[in-house]
Amino acid sequence: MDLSDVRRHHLSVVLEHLVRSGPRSRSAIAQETGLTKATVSALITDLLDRGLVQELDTPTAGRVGRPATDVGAAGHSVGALGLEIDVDEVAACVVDLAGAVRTVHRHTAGNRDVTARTVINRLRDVTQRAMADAARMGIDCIGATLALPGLVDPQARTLFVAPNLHWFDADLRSLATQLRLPEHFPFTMDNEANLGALAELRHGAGQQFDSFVFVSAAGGLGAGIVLDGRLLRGAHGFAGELGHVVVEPSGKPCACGARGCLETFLHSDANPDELARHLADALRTVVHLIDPDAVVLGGSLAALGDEFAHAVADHLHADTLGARWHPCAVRRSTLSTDAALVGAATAALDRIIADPTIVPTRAFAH
Amino acid sequence: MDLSDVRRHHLSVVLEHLVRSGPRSRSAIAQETGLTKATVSALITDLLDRGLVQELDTPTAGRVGRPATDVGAAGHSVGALGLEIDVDEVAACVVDLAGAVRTVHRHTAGNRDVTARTVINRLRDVTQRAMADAARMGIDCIGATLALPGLVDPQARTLFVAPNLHWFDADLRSLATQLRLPEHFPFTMDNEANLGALAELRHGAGQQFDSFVFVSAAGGLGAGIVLDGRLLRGAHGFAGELGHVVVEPSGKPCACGARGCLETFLHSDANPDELARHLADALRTVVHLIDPDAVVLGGSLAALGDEFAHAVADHLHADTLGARWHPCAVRRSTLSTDAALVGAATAALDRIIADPTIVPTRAFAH
DNA sequence: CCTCTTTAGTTCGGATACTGTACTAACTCG
DNA sequence: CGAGTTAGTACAGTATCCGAACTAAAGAGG
Repeated sequence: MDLSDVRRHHLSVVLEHLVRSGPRSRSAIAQETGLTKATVSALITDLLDRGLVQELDTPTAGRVGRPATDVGAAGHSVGALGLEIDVDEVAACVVDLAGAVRTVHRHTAGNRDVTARTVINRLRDVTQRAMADAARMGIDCIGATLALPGLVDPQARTLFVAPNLHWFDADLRSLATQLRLPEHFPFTMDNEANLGALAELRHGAGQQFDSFVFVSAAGGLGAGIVLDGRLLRGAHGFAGELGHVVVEPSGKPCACGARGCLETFLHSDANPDELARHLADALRTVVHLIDPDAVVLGGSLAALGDEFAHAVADHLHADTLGARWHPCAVRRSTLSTDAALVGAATAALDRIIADPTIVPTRAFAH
Repeated sequence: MDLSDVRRHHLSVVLEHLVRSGPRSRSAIAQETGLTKATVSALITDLLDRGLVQELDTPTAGRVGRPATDVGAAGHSVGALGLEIDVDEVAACVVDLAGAVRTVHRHTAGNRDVTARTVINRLRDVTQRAMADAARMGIDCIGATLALPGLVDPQARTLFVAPNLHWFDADLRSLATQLRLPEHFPFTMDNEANLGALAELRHGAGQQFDSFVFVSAAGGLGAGIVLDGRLLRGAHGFAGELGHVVVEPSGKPCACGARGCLETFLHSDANPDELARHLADALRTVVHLIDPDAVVLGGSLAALGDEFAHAVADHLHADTLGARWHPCAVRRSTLSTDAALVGAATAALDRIIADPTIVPTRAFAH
């Protein structure tokens, strides 16, 4: 750490503040971040040079004193690609820095019984279309993230297993090229539930809860765990496999080898009441181990309605040790089924927010 | 964050490096931390002024060049108190900054069927004796942490429930006074399993694993979860309640209200083979949710021998999803049963390492 | 319409902490 | 005893932050 790291950190703090809390004046930023007005001015000048923030027409509110000029994250000019491969569709979207989803392209078709090459070609097509849209709208895309329904190693770019996709030990290092992304384009991948949780953190329950578990039922059953505003990925990125928590040791055998995994109770003709009970059993374990503020039900579980959520909450609170003092809230996700897709783009955007200096300055002598 | 925070951070980095990696020369520190020699010299001078490090007699190794003067953490002069209340004993210890346990005092007696006041008086006595020892040895104690067998809120200084101690909703805000600790003495408290995990992180498995789950069987059954070298406490400090993971839904009722909790299978006449199977069932869930590198068996589970650990590992790996790529290691703790006690002192010491500037400078004009 | 007050934002001097280079210190080797 | 090597210090240069003083732009009030 040296002086430039301090600068980097402060740029990140200011940009994050603008992205999360919306446009405001330099003066307000100074107050809210604890930095001085002078420093904030310098930081904003820097961010303006990088095209990450912009001055806005601020309505003169008729208040005493010199009117402020609000600055806001440059939503219109910077964005990221979110990609997704799911059991029955592939999709690509562009989300801008202000958090708006600017374009979505999908190709709905079963991906289970075709070759990986076919699926990748489908993904390439929607990706190309999304990038063309971005170019047309003047959005500078600074990275892409791919959501996958399985165990992923983001570092090695390997998909270990995606049971519902029938993919095993897939080496995805050449994927960026196959998708025809630009050379050296920042490209990462992650588990679909993790990215769904990230979307929830930025655009949903995250506004209310600091620590929560996002349960994603799309094909399989996964969970993304957010603790203190940070995603818990585990030592190897395998965390959150809620579907394979055993709730009935004498139950039906699961594809994973064990018996009575929660996932074996999740099928189209499942009795909601019974599912609520089994889900609550699995969540009770999660609460005992992780102690989150809330559980957010996503995917097809959100569609089961508030009644289902209440049933889960009741079962959950009944026998949970800490429920008397801090009962864990159970909510339905307010995001659409695109949570993972949007979360993927969000993950890519987070890289800029964490370090705005990766975007080059376009200052020129005057 | 400003310039002085940079300084604080670097002081912390250097001190932590010395504590964890042992004494070494300024030059070596510079290389290993990436700081320049000049900066390290300045930082060491500062730490010397605070009495946190000391220059050592370095054996001239007969190597070419000017011989180095090693500096090391001032183990002999700075330390912290670790306190513990358990079902059948209270204890106090002093651990110095170098990690050595300098004194331990215990009072073994059942704490379950006596008043809280009696227990606190017992703890006060061992605390006073430990502090007297510290004074005699010239150790400046900079704080204390208390390990408790139950759900603790460290901020509010409340013990919500300690089932095995029969304590409920105990307000411990006046405890520092009752123990006759000095006025404004930094005093915190935490769950016994969490602190055991901290001890394991600093003095045991932590050297080998970045993320692990420490299973503590002492009275009840708890777990301390370490992820990326940091303790996972949960949103309310309730994380790690491994004892109340349900492994047999139709099993015996547990004090917590549920049936077939892991803890109900842990009694003196338990069949080790059966216990291994149930423990592995619970740990499989932990691995699926948290994805640690290893599980460390502590307390009475460590005493069951390597055979038991192997049995747990075999059961665990059988049906765990990610085991094929990253099997979770199962180890016995190498620490004594004092893990939580030592961990408590370690937690207090960590405060200095995190911010060495809390110790005043004793520089004087010359 | 002019002055006072209020709030926004900039400029500038002072303090601080880091870096890199040049230096001094202390030892071994031949 | 000098050349070579490594440890540690001194010092100038640079970047950043802060605080105070300043300029800018509006409303309030006579």
